[in-house]
Parts: sequence; C-alpha cells; structure tokens
Amino acid sequence: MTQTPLSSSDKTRAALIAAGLHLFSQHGYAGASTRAIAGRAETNVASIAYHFGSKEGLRTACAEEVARLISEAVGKAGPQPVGPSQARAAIKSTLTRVAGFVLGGMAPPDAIGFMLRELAEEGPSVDLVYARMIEPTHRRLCVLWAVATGLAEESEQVRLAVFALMGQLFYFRIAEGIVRRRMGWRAYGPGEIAKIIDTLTRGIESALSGG
Amino acid sequence: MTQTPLSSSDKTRAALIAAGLHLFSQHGYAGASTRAIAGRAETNVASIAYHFGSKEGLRTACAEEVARLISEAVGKAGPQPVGPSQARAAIKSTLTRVAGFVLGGMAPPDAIGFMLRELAEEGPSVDLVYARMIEPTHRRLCVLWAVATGLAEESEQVRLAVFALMGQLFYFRIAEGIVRRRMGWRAYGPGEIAKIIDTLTRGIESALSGG
DNA sequence: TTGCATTTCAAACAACCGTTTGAAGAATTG
DNA sequence: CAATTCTTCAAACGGTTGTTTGAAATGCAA
Repeated sequence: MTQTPLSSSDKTRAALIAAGLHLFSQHGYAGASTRAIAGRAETNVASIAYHFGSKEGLRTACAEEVARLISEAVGKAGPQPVGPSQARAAIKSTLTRVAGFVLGGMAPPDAIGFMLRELAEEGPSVDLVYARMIEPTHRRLCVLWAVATGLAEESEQVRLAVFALMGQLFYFRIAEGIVRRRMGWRAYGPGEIAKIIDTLTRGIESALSGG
Repeated sequence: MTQTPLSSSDKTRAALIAAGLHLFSQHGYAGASTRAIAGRAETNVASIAYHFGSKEGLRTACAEEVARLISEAVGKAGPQPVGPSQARAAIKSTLTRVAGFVLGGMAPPDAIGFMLRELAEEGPSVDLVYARMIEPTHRRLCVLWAVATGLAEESEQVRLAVFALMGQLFYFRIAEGIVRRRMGWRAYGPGEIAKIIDTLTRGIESALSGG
C-alpha cells in the first residue's frame, strides 16, 4: 500500500473521473457536457483536454477506473473447490460479494451505471470492461457451477446458466427504480439488499439441487 | 381490424417514431440529434416540431408506441388458473411469448432498447411504461407464481422471485453483445433464443418444484 | 530569490444543437 | 375549377457543444 501524497494534478484528475462517472451514468455520454463535468469537479473546462486529451479520453479513463474498482471488489479467484458442496458455497459467497458491490453503496454507485451505459451504447470502453472484468468473472463462475452440477465446464448449458444468474443480479440494479416502486421500498438499504440476495440464493439452491 | 389507408402525415409520423426509437435507443436521448432523426426518416427537421411539438414530444410518442407494441405482444390475461400445474404452464407460455418479443425480431429491436434507455435516464416516459406495461405484467405473473407455489400473491418473496425471473430475460437482451461474444454466437437466431428460453424454463422448473 | 515546468483559467473558436419562420408544395373541399 | 387547409422544405435564429489559445497562477529545483 504505497500511499503517495496526491499532487494537485492527481486530485483534479480524480475529481474529473468521479464527475465523469456520475454524469455519464446519469445522462449518457452525449448528454453530459464537458462544462457540466468540469463544474462538478470544481475545475475549468480546459482541464479535461489538458489531462485526458479530449472528452473521449475522459471516457476511457472512467472505464479504466471502473474496471479497477470492480476487479478490486470481486477479488481474485479462490482455491479450486474440491467438491460440489464447496463449489456451491463458493458461488454463494461470490454472489453475496458481487451483490453488495452492485446493489449497495460499497462503490461509487456511478460505476455500475457507467458500465451499463457503455454496454447500451456499445461504446469504446466495452471491450476493456469485457476483457478485464466480465469474461474472467463469468469464466470463474462457470468453473464453480460445473463442479457443483457435474456438467462440463464450458458447456452451453453452464455458460447460459451463469449468465442467467448474473442477469438477475444486474437487473435489480438496472431496474432499481421499478423494483423500488413495486416493492414500496424507499431505497436499497442493507435489509432490502439482504432480501434480494436471499431471493437469488434461493434460486441457486433449487437450480443446483433440483433436476 | 379497420385498415384506414395511411395519409402522408401518418406515414411521416410513423417514420419519425421508428427513426426516433432507433436513434434514441442507440445513442440516448441527448445523443440523437433532430437532424439525424429526420434524415433517417427521410423528411425535414421541421417535421418533428410540426408533428410532435418538440423533440421531447417525439420522445413521449415513442414511449407510447413502445407501450402499445408491448402490450399487444404480451397480450391480455388468460383465464384464472385453477391449480399449480396450470399456473406453471401459464408462466412458461407467458415467458416464451415475452422472450420471443424481447429477444427476437418480433418487434422493432429498438423498442426494448428505447425502454431500457428511458429506464436508465429516469426519463419522463418511465411512468408511462411502468403503469401501462411493467406493473400489470408483473402483477399478473405474481398471481401465477403464487398459485404455482402456494405462497401469498403479494408476498415479498413472490414479487422478488418474479423480478428475478424477468431480470434474467431482460439481461439477455441488455447484454446481448457480451452474451454473443462469450457464447460465440453471431446473432440471436431462433436456435439461440430457444436455448435461452430453455435455460430460463429450467430455472423456473427447479424453482417451482424444489424447496 | 530566480528560472523553469506544470497546472489552471477566462475567453474565443467553429460546429452543431433544437426550434422558428415564411414560402412552396400537396391534398382536400365546395 | 378556385379556395382552403394540411404538410413539407430550405434557411436562419440564438444557444450550447467540444476544443483551442495564450496568459496568469502555482509548484519546485537551484
């Protein structure tokens, strides 16, 4: 943990990325003006071009920051599970960890929003996010799922099942507004997140034990 | 089926809505310029203001079109199921129908993309889409799910389970690019959609039969 | 301190934005 | 047919966009 003191330059860079993440995720890439971003970062418009070359440069800097944040939160692969019950436990703990990150305030809530935006726009950052985060995580879960079910690790059935699992989780984030409305929840607090995780866990349980 | 012939006005209106759906869903509301929309609809920029009052007017017209398309595709509620097995069958048939619409080319693919955009932007159309389509569909599925499981119709567990179910489906649409990449699919053809539906059906089966 | 590189800033740039305008075209009515 | 309404269009409007500029401000070594 080298804690180099932040230079003035580093601070504005970080502020611009934070502001970019927030406004990109809220209004989309085109909808977030450079002036609004600079204003939120409490600096001048020209800083964006100075530090990142262009608005597009800030976009990829944001993507890299998101990839960094997420891979940090998801963590590295645990030890290879030796049996189905261990694999099942590993799936559940991974899910809980990721859910806390995706749904809760463990990270800038803008990180996930930004990523989903990039996904929708098929933006230039999607390659980066896919290669650095989605593919490895998905692949790791496939291994666990295969061990837990006895199916082939890279079979279509396993890969699709893992996508379905991740899909449930992300949907609760994407459609947060709708879920809150329908559930009568004012926000995703710890209690609400626990209920969501409980729902997903229940699904995993029955998928892994049932036929 | 009254088949009134389309007037010139109706044709440009329809063309503008189709172009709006496409470009809004691809580049977001702010990212789609009125000139680009008019160009795609092969008409003049001023037509937007003439027919819809403003760009924002076109946005809500698009939302209404999406609501119309979807409620048409999802259809009305079937007869009240008399037992768990009937309810289970009704859930599966509803899922298959909705999946064909969401994933396949049964509707302008831009319709779902537009809706997800509005969701992300918390745009003004979200109320309309929620009230006209999401809430009723969700509520109907909750009834079926409750009958199939014996749980209370409006219990938190049922409502969350239904969201999880819908989430899987929508995620396969949202993350289509990623899924295709990971699966090595060139596109969502009938075969691929069948496999996805199969995955979701499997999940329902085990969720409803298992504990 | 002086000198130099780094970082910030207000101002200006062309290009594009959504919208308005008034005239021209097309369709409908009597 | 002429009269009238509806629809389209090129052009122009003020405002905002992303980016550039050159001068201040700041940080840091000598």
